Amino acid sequence: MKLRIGELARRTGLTVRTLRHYDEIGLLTPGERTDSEHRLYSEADLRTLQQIQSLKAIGLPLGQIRTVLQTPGHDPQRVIGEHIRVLEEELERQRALLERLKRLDVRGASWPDLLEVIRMSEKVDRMLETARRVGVEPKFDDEQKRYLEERRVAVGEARIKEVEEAWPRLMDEVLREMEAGTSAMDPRVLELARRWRDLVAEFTGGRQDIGGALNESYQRNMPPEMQAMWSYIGEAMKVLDVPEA
Amino acid sequence: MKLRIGELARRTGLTVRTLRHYDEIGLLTPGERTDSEHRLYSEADLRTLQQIQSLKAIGLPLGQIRTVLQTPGHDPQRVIGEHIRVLEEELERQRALLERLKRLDVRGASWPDLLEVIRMSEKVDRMLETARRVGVEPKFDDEQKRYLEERRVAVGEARIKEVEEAWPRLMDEVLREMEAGTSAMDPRVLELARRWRDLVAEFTGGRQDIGGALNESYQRNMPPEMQAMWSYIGEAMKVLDVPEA
DNA sequence: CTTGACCCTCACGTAACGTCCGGTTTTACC
DNA sequence: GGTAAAACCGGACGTTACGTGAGGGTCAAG
Repeated sequence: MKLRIGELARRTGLTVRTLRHYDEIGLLTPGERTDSEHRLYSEADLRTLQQIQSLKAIGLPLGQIRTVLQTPGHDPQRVIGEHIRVLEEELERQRALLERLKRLDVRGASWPDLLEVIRMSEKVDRMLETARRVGVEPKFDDEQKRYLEERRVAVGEARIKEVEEAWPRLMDEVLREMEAGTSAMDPRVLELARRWRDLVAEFTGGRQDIGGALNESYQRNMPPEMQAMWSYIGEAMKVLDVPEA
Repeated sequence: MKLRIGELARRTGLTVRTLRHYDEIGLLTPGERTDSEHRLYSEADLRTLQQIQSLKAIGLPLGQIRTVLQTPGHDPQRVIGEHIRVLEEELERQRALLERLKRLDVRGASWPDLLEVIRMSEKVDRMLETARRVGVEPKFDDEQKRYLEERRVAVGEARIKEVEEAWPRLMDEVLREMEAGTSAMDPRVLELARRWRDLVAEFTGGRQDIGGALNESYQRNMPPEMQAMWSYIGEAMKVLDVPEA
């Protein structure tokens, strides 16, 4: 009941080249050869190969498959669990990248513009990441916390997500104007300031004390690049308060 | 203002090796060399490199970056859009794989068991995939459709997702018992049949006519492997109806 | 004139094979 | 028994984006 390589390939759906590869890397070496060096696989080899296919199907790299099949002391839970964690991390990276890509405002942009947009987007991401790492959690008192919680419920999850996604988008645009050297008094920047103000208002519910706490905590811990943006848009917002000055 | 390779590396955060690599593949070739063949990069090269970094940051492969930077006729929208689609597909594959992995009932399984579980899981996935492709959509009449829609609302999205995830899990187990040759009358299989019945009931709301239509459409179009499972669990469900026979 | 920092060109390794090549061996048919 | 097709063999390059040496020039400072 010995199988030649072509027959084994047909039975498993793999290619002959793949089987030779598995032999090369020591993953599945046929115990026997004919006098003319043709590989002869046993039924046991077939079973082993099916196990290999199973493990490959869950994305385990061949090296690890070899290890787990050849050293008996491996705990399935641990191996699978570890693998799941690896995949989850990978997935999260992919997801974040895709989200940033979708956020890009590509409509009608030329290549040079587009490249600028991408750079800004990365910068914003790095800034937000730094902010998260350093921790800019504002200190609200209990009453303020209750109030914010009520607002979350009132506004609804869907809108909250929308707002959270709108933030980096807006910051992209602000950063772009800033780096382009546009004056904070420019109508375009004023429009951005208006959107900025509205987003903040939507979060704070218009309460000045909460906005103040927010502002202060950010100012204290924020990375320098973010500070520059903060004061830039702050300039513009000041002008908003005196509409026809 | 010519930069040597090390200086350029420092300014961009890339490694010297990377820059040499970009030269090798023709992505960024310095226009000049010293008499001793040392690379000399211009300011324009620096800018190009920054563009390369931008495009690399959104995950574009180097080959494509070269193409878009060297042939002027490329529309950003199309390139980015295409890239997004590629990433989405990739993400979906990863997500599906991870979901299947998490679905596996690994608790306390030995390696041989585990490999069986994985095989069943793949089989179920293939069956469901085939079913989707062939299209097993049952033909409900308008009244039945309205009824099902009402039930969806009544039951709630969260529970619906739970049920949808529970299905393949249950099928894994059924298939395993079946392939292990367990009798359909075995208590373990009866328990599975109970769960099966309950899941169906949760979908149909207990209405016999809907269950019948469902059953019939599946029986007609289902892949043969699935038919076997269907009649296997059907056997067990018959026994459920006569509790103390 | 030497030392250290910087630069150069090979060239192998990575993951999992696909593809092509030139050369045997087996199998089927006459 | 001869021949031709089918199957098999090992070798080697290609894929992606570099990391990591090996072995050897170049250049400024001391």
